[in-house]
Amino acid sequence: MNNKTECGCSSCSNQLCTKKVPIFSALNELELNSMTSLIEHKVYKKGEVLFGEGSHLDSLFIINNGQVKAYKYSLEGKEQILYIFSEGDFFGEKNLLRDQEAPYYTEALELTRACKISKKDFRNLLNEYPEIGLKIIEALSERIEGLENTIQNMGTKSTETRMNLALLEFARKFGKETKKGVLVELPLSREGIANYIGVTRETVSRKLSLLQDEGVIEIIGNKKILILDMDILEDSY
Amino acid sequence: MNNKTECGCSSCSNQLCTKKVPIFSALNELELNSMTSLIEHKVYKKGEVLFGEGSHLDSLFIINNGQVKAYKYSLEGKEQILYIFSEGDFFGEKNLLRDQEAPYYTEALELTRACKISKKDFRNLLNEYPEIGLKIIEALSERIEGLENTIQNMGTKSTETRMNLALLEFARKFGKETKKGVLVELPLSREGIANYIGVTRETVSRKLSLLQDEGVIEIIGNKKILILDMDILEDSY
DNA sequence: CGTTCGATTGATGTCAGTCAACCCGAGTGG
DNA sequence: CCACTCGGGTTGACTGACATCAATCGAACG
Repeated sequence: MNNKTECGCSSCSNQLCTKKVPIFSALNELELNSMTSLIEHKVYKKGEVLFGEGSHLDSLFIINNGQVKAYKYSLEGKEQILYIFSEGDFFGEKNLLRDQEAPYYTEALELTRACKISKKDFRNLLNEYPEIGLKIIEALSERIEGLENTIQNMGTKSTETRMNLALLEFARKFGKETKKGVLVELPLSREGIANYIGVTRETVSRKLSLLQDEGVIEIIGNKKILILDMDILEDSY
Repeated sequence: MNNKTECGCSSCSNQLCTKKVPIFSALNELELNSMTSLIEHKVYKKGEVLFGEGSHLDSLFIINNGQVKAYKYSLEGKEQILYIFSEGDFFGEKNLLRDQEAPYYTEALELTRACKISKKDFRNLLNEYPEIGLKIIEALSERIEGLENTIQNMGTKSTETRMNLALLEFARKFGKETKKGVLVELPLSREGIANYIGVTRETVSRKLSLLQDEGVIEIIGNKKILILDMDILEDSY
């Protein structure tokens, strides 16, 4: 039962990924079950690259549990993180219809279980259940909205503000309420945060120290942050 | 025949917008014609706002000809331009499925003719021709890719480079080949360009002057730029 | 216990923002 | 026809914030 490298337990693997994903919410239990045969389960270790930019992709990925960062490199070698995908998120959708190269790298930030559905199977599914198409349009629209906000933030907000917004995002996604405040398990290193908000790792260090001095957060080692005053972060909107 | 404020000529208005748009390319002539009754034609003067951020939207817009900028304001009042839509582009798609508020302002940059299809009609269309759904997914995927690139540029590239990329984009969309180089009719003022790439208007001025000094471009008044050396701009990728 | 990698802190340089003056062309009104 | 104004554009001086470079720290791990 404790097989960490391969998800052998068919009872869990069958249900989880399809049930967790909004895009399949149009399907009922029976239909979901009929899908399970199409799904290939994969486990990725921390640091493992799922696929690289420019590689040929022939399936849709759905995250069962764990975290994956999607990123690109500029010519000068600077990394820009575009997404932090977690449970229930999907990616690789650009290749569902057209044969295209992957537009970014994806790498597991921790032990991650993912489901893969081949492009061909997925297209059949789309034909059979057109509502899935609508769900995808909806999901893509939401993603677009997030990207539009990111662009606005990068274009008009100060680095302080972007730092705050990143913390806020992590708190929402990965934070746990405690008596003293919201405890956040950071998905990224300082350098990762830097590559996410488009500054250098030193700047991230300095801004975090500043926030600690101001009593807004408490830095606990390198991986955790306790947010004492969420309101101040929320003001960044 | 020369009515500039209202497109009265039904023979052109019927065909154009539906034929120009990739998302309807799945339909044949007959099907396109059956659509025309659903379409409302609108003309917007330069500077006119089609809809504002937060307003209730109940239709999809398709640009027949002209240009429209989509933008948001930050709390401090800074404008961030997200898109410059032109002939054949569509927007307002976020509201097709869910009732949502518009996520940005849209404003005509010049005299613009647009077609509107109501959410309800469009949904019926989607049911009748599911291939349109696939086309939309494709178009949204492309838009996502563009946004991802913009984010990478804003996060990792210098302002010089972003300036070059903006020029390149304008050249591709609005440029005309001439003997001396590519003549670009700028869709935006200096301030507009600034709000597009996330810098100040002074910086845009300086960078353009610099490019002129280097012999890469020739500034012709406020509205036109002649690009003498496309290769240098292309190097910005 | 030592090595290593990430994080922090400090000193310095650089580049874009800010503020301000000025320019220039298009309208406008006398 | 000219003077004036007004809006957008350009240019220059200054400032401040982030990048860069470099040294040090410190926790994790063999």
